Amino acid sequence: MFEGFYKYTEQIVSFTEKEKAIIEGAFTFRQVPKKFKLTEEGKIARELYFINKGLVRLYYTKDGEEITGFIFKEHLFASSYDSLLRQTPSIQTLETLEDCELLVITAKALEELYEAIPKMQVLGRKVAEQRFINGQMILSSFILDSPEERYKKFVAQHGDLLLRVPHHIIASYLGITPVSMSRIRKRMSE
Amino acid sequence: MFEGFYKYTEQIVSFTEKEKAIIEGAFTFRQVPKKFKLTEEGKIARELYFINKGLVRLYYTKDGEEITGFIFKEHLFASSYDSLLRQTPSIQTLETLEDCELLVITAKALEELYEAIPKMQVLGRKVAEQRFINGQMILSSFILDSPEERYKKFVAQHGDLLLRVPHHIIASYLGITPVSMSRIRKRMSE
DNA sequence: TCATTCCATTAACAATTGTAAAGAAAATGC
DNA sequence: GCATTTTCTTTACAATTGTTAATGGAATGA
Repeated sequence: MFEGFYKYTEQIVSFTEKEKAIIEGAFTFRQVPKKFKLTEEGKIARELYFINKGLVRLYYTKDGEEITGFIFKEHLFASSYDSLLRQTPSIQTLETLEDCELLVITAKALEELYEAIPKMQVLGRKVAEQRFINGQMILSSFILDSPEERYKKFVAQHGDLLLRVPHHIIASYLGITPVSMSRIRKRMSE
Repeated sequence: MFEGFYKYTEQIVSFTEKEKAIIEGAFTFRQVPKKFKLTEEGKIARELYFINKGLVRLYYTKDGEEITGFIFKEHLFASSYDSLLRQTPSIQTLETLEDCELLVITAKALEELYEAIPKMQVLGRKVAEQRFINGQMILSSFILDSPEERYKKFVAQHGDLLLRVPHHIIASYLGITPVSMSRIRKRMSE
């Protein structure tokens, strides 16, 4: 249950058996079906999710359209992060793309974990930094790359998601319409 | 010299006179002319800058073109943040847009300040959060808004910069060409 | 197993932005 | 004060993407 979690955190900090016991007590295991909203727009995010299995996406809505901001794979922490940080209503929705197996912790329990285990501060900071860096990479790609270049990079880094995620969701994540993405794919296969 | 700094930090934490003395000893005051590169692409960012006066921009280069990622005004902390966090070579350049008056602290001195004054952890975390949130706002605008909408929002939030920053730099920050921005400005004034 | 829904591609036309160049005004530097 | 450089707008044409609709195949659910 915590194998994936420790495989990930071991790269950052090592926990003793005692610390692991405390950590495991702070999380709950949850199986969630696809298309389930973990955090809704307009509501405050109160939980953080470690993905053992499945996919989760973060999206915005505008004029009735859903526009994907991020897709979280296994072994990532998923959340509507700014809402979690500030405890303000989220402008995003966090929703499962597949049936998921998650390790869930509340914001409150996380604070208590920070108090109880100082090493958690390091892990928390690393997770936050990674989150910032992910956002910077996406933003710089929007700034620097054409839609076709964004698609190419996506394929290079997350090609497996083409098989798991509907293309219209990937298109919205790349900032283009499904029609445009289809044209790009056709151009690239010629 | 530190008035602006404390005006900003007082919203987050209050420092005692003793703490202020330590803080002031960790920073240096620097006057920097416009078009000066504070951090260069390919180099590691080793300093953080509080802007007392002036403007600083963060930009990327691609195919010989400079594309602006952020513009820092007075009373903000400027840096090539991911390079500073990870101590890896930056993919961005940090450069002054006007003659500036900066309070400068090195990454090393900042770490020491964190050790010496626990309240600095809170400030540091808040600054990091604000940085993440800024990035999210820009990214979500790229995702959700057309170039015209981005221009409108920019004017609403930073209209003063239209007088201080060359329009071609603002255009690149908004992800469009100067010609397109000129067309948008014309359309909006009709 | 079949009806319904969802997904992906394609076509036609519209809209917006990019590119290149020109010209005028403002800013800069000697 | 003047020459040079930079900035900004405009124009003409090109390119890419958006929009709408249609079609066929895959997935889903009863």
